[in-house]
Amino acid sequence: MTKETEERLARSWEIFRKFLITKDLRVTGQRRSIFKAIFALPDHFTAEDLLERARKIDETVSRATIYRSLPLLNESGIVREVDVGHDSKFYAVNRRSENFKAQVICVDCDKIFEVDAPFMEWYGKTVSENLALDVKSQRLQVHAECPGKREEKTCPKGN
Amino acid sequence: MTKETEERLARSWEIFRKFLITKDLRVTGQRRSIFKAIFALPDHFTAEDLLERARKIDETVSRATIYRSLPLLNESGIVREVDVGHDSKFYAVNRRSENFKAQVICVDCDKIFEVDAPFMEWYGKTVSENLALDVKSQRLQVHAECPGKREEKTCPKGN
DNA sequence: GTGCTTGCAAAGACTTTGCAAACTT
DNA sequence: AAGTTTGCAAAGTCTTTGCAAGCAC
Repeated sequence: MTKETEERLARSWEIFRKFLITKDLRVTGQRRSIFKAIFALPDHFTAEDLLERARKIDETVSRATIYRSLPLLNESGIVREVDVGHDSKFYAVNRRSENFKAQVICVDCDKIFEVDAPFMEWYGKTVSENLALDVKSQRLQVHAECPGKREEKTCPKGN
Repeated sequence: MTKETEERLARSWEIFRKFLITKDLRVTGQRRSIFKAIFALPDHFTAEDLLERARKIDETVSRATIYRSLPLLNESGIVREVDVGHDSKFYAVNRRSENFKAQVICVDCDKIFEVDAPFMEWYGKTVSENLALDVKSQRLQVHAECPGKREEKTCPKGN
């Protein structure tokens, strides 16, 4: 683990810890283990992925605690939900100062790629102004197929 | 029911009927009843809504048949899925020659409003060109709150 | 008659929850 | 000590599926 990664992790943990304290919640071992596990996972993961990884760190972590923790991690901004509609929800680490991201979901290999969609900020404003609504969140998803790649099961960004 | 509505319904039914025949599927009473029920429902409905309505037309319609019919109705273009991520899927009648629609989901009352988002066509093309992907579908959803309306539980477009 | 369809109830996938024991503060 | 959190297993929600009887063609 690089020094930068370590520092980022420490900063994130500090954020989550304070979030818990502010909400009068306890800083437990399981919450800490789940937090750590997130940063050892690939970009997008499910509750089940997280359970599996967290148990490698602390075998007492249960599925229930994973499901009880994910809303907290989301609320605190550590992760963000990426709901692609089918099956279970995905989660991703929420990197600070990120532009708005759209998800490109490959119908061949089911992988999720995140691409910048800066115009969504403008779109949010447009909705706010025209409909007099207070925009809370937006999502933009594109389901696409890699032409000619279906047979080989290879994807543009390399599997 | 106006004459135009009746005609539209007849045209849609013809489309669905031909779809079934082409696929070597049977034109059954239940499928017909489910088809009819769709047009007696509000803009957005769930499988359960459809079951309830269809049973008023034909009490032999079962939940299983609803779930087995919805993919056919979607494939044939009669309805389109509107997946808002939480709970169950919604469906909407797919009116011909519609522009691309974004969904504005009110966090106060959970209602779904569809608004034109013509620029999404351009966005799809951009993705196709830049990433060399064949775009199959897109969705754009905005979760928003009506400021000051929370207490009254009233929403911008009435109810 | 052949083969798709149906309703039923059971199974499935994913998530939530009640409870008593264990832990944080 | 007080009040939160935990794991477990059971319950819940939405959807799918196996099966034998029934229907469309």
